[in-house]
Amino acid sequence: MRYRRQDVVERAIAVLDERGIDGLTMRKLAADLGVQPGALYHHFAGKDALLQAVADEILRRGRRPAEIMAWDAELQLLCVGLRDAMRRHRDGALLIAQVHRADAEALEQPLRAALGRAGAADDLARVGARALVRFVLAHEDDEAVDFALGLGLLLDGLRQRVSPSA
Amino acid sequence: MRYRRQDVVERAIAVLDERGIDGLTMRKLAADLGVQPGALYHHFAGKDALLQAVADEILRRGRRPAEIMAWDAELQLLCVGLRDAMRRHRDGALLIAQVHRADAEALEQPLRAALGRAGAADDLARVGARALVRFVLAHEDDEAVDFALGLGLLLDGLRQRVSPSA
DNA sequence: ACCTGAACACCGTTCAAGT
DNA sequence: ACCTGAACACCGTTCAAGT
Repeated sequence: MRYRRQDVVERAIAVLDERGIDGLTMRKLAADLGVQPGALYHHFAGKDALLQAVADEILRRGRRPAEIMAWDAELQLLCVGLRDAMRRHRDGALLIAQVHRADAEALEQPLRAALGRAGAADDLARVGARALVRFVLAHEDDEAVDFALGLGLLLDGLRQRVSPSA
Repeated sequence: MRYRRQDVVERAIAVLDERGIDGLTMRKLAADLGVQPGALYHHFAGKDALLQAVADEILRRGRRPAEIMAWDAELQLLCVGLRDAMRRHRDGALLIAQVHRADAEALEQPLRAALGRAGAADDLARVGARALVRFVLAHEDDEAVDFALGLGLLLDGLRQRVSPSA
């Protein structure tokens, strides 16, 4: 049988949901596809590249259209959207965090842009975006109310520095 | 030759610093000690228990005596102390974060206690302590100035909620 | 009590050879 | 182009047997 790259990614997500990130091995995925382990290396350079593609697909599915709103509401919505995308899959945050270590830019860019539009200095926008993304990654398993409270701490800090005269 | 538990832990830290967390395997550690891999299981139930002991030792070495100071300065000092303890070893934050997932209480307790003494409600103390610890774990590799700025965001948020009339 | 020797059940990755 | 078959170089863990 023949498999396209996208088929492999989708099967990998299914395996992830069934077995968790430790159970998502090249060999298990190959067996799941009815193929030899070595065959996967025709579609992906290695396991890292496969996980990157899986993370991209999970995030792509969670993406929402941009809306016009206040910058702090926009940041909150981006964070909640990221959280929701991760929580749709077993060990989602573990996977995204792993991939995020290799490519932080993709996740942080929209938040940094929003902070920039709000008038934050470059340093603040960069550090703030990073702190928000890592907060979301680190608090996947928290209760929604705790997540909102913790996120509020960061957003309050940002509000104080972006518009001190509020 | 005979090894005490503590000898194994210290050798493990040396291996960690040399090879990083992926290079700290039971087999490499055993070879480093001049012993068969199976021998390690007389000292530790498994790799998790070994890593737990390594993390405990790293944190123990970084512990400082308590001082009497303002609650926000105390939080900052605890966070910087944790950061410094981690940064003394290769992949320190990765190791501590891994162990922290199994036992969050040990790391968060001192921060939660400080927030409690400052008058924070239980929920705020719990969520605040957790956010601070995870911030430190997630920002090990950041520049000191970025770390301070990001930490300041959280501390500002906490100040606003702990003593709103400041 | 502590360690050896040897095995068991896994990994990711490579690559000649087939189709 | 895509996959098989088979190997290579690793893992963590277990356990009878030795001392």
